[in-house]
Amino acid sequence: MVWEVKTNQMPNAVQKLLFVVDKRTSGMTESLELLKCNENLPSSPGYASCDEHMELDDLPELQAVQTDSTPTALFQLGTDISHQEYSRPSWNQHTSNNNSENAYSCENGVNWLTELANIATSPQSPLMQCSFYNRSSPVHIIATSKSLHSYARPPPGSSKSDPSFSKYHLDETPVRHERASSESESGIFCMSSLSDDDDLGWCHSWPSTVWHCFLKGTRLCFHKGHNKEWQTVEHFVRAEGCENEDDLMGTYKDYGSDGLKLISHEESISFGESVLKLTFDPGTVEDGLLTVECRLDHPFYVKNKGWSSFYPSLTVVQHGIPCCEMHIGDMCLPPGHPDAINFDDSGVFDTFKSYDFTPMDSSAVYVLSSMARQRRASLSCGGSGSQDFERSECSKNCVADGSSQLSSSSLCSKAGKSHSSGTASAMSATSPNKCKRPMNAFMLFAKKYRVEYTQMYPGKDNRAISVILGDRWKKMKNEERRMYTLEAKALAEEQKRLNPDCWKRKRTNSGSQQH
DNA sequence: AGGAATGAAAC
DNA sequence: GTTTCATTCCT
Repeated sequence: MVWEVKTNQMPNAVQKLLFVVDKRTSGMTESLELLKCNENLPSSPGYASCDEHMELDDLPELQAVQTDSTPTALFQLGTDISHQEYSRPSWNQHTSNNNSENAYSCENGVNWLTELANIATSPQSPLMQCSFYNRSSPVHIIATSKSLHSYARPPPGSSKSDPSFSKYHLDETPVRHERASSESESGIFCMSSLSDDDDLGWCHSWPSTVWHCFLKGTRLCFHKGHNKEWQTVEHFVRAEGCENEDDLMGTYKDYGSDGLKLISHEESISFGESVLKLTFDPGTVEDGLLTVECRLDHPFYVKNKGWSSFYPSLTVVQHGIPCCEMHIGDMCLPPGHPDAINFDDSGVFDTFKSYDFTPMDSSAVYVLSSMARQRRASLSCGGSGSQDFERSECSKNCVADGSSQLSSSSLCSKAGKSHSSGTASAMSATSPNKCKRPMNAFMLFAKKYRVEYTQMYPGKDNRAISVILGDRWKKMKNEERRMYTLEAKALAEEQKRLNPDCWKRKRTNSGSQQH
């Protein structure tokens, strides 16, 4: 079955969800289910032409929270499980047309921020309304600053604030929107684990920044937090009249109690877009395997790692979630899971300094985060707040498994190294966060496959591997290169935005150079 | 620290 | 047109 999701804001945007149920007749009720989530949205990797719109979206467009009595994102499910969004929230029309006008009509930034904070922290705020898998448990972010991808740095001043969400019922219409962007309705869909007791399945949140929730029956989750805006999440998909909800839920019913173990992944082209096809093992024989298609940048919450994705840089650029790299064997956890605790996030948020967002650049998230940060700071006298954020041992949590992956750990060690020996750098002393050039497409490719090629050609010198990688790169089709090109482009744009001087060449202190 | 690849941006 | 530097890791 195919779920086709259209949004009125973007008539051209079609999100297709394909459920393929492959009931094998091998005696056991083994089933392979494919939840296919494609978003042909301008903001998705397959669409690179929305830059100008995204720039417009740089600025938050928060508005007073309105309790809309009409379902905002309501999907009707027919027998073919095809549904279409038909109601268009007024706030959306508003913001999509007006862009930054409203948000910044207030000359007084402080008032605006105050208002923003009030809105976001109000009882009506979506931030306060999500029903967590385990409401008594805070949402945990495990990754430390060291475990994060170099480009996967959270915004400044975030904190793992954990709003206590109240129960969210499907039958209610509490969906509310603080902000909307016409271009950024890039919901993230993925499989969910469902609990009989909750209307929501999994629900994770990046501190005050991003959450995604899965709704019972639909397994649709929406998560928002577009890279440029750091906005909050406010788009829920509701399923109504889903007659076979029980059927849909059947195989997923028990998923999530212990998490889903990633056992395989592959990339493929679907709907003209690169997608990831992931297979998970829920650990219960009866349930068989769960296969999911998702975007390359889809974040998962992984045991001992926190947010992870196969393309951390893409994830942070697209969705604002700093991630570790995801690997085979990773266990995706539901929130509140016992294994999703006991992490040390100290240092994580310090890295946010590298994002020199101003309050006006950011969203309510920023305000909330700042408030939480201040709160934290006042509580924990702790010591010098200005510790080297690139220091501290890397990957305490992130590289627990022996899968030897590069980016996170090596990046961290490298960062630490470069810091210690950073006197050569012109910016080391004064600007603590030495920015690095973003990787180009080939570099991204090489990084991803170097290990694989090294294993494939044991004994080969790393330089020889580079030659092979270069050779392979040249033989690749444009289509194959595309995802790397897009990612590189996104990284470059983000880097330029955050640190325009990043490409500045160092002055060669030997000789008087340059001619 | 050098080197091996490619590519982007600064010179 | 040339140089630098992104990544990685062995020498």
